[in-house]
Amino acid sequence: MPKIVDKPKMRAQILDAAMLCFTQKGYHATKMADVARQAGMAKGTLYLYFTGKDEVILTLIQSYFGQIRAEIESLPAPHSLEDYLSLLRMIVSLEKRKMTALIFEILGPGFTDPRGVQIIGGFFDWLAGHWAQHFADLAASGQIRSDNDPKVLARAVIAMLDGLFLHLTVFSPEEPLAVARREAALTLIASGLKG
Amino acid sequence: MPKIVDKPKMRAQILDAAMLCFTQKGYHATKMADVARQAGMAKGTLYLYFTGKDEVILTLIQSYFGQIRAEIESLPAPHSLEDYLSLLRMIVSLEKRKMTALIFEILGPGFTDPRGVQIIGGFFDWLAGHWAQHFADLAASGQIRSDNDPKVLARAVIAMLDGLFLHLTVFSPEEPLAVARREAALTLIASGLKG
DNA sequence: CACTTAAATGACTTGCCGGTCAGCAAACGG
DNA sequence: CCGTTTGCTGACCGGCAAGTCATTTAAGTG
Repeated sequence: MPKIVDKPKMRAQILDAAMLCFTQKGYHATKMADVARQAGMAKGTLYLYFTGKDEVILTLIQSYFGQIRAEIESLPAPHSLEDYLSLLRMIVSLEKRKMTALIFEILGPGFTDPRGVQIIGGFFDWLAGHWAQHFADLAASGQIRSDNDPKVLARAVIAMLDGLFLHLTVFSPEEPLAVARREAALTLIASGLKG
Repeated sequence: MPKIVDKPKMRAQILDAAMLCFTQKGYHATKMADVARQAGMAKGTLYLYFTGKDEVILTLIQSYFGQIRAEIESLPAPHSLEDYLSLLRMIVSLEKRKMTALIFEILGPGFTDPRGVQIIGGFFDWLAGHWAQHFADLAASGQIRSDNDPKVLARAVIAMLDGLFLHLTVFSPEEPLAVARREAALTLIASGLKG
């Protein structure tokens, strides 16, 4: 009888458009009209698939962190410090910078919805536990220091990596300089882990 | 003849009120009416001392970073790695957390005025140069590794410290846990610097 | 092809907030 | 105590953007 559309596909299309807009201009600066134009539809249509701007961004970060988590989970556990470092290098791939700025906007006080912080905080909690396991294993085989609680150590490394992300993103240095800074930070972390 | 007021004092009063509001609720979420109420005056009065909300926040971060810079500049140059570490510990005093969240809002894409990023970026540039000098001296006396460009090393340490700030601020753990994480990060940095 | 009904549209409504300004208050001098 | 000048006030304005909904479009069906 009537017209029928693929709802999940429409949602995905809208999410893609929103991701593009948000990473380019930020969450607050992006208007729903921008997202609509980018997705090739009218503003009202967005509200047939999402209850509002909130749901769009929350869905986006949920799926983004879900993906990262799945990626990291699928990697084999590192058997040496070198293994772990190359894993880190992969994670700090410079490609992800765009999303990073958006995440800082969401973590900032301007984004009042606590669900955003919860999603991101939950990811970091999980990652800390995941890496703590790695650190415990590496410490047991004498590859890294064992004078620290692995969970606290993991948290420290995560926080430091995040700072690296932030600075690479916000002060966006040219490629060679960015690589040099990233390598310096990773070297520092590696030596730090060895103890 | 006419009424005369102490303009600098009024500006300071407004800045104090604004700082309180911004650090509590963030820049975007703070209305000029909030600042006025906090400062105990009418909204219109604010515009007799500042051209707008922009000037208020820019003045605030300028003076904030100016203060930090003066503080750091006044400290004696560290003569050992331990000296440097206690200096770091002082800087990462947990008191400063409130302002940190605000800074991330300003660095995020939601705050479009480039002057904010410029002020903060300028501060980090200066700090990198300042610490690079320290690192060069410590490397010369064999206290830390000398296989890295001191400036790049300084940048890495700054970025990592910033990440530490971010995580301590946003995910605000309880005091003892926060201290443990801070100490773990500093230990990591110390070992990393030794090489 | 006509008819039904889901889907799409975009002008409109609504609320918000930065910024303004006409009127009022207060301080000082003569 | 009045006149003058500066300072203060808060109701109002204008623009902006999220979200709505009456109307239009178009896909599927007999």
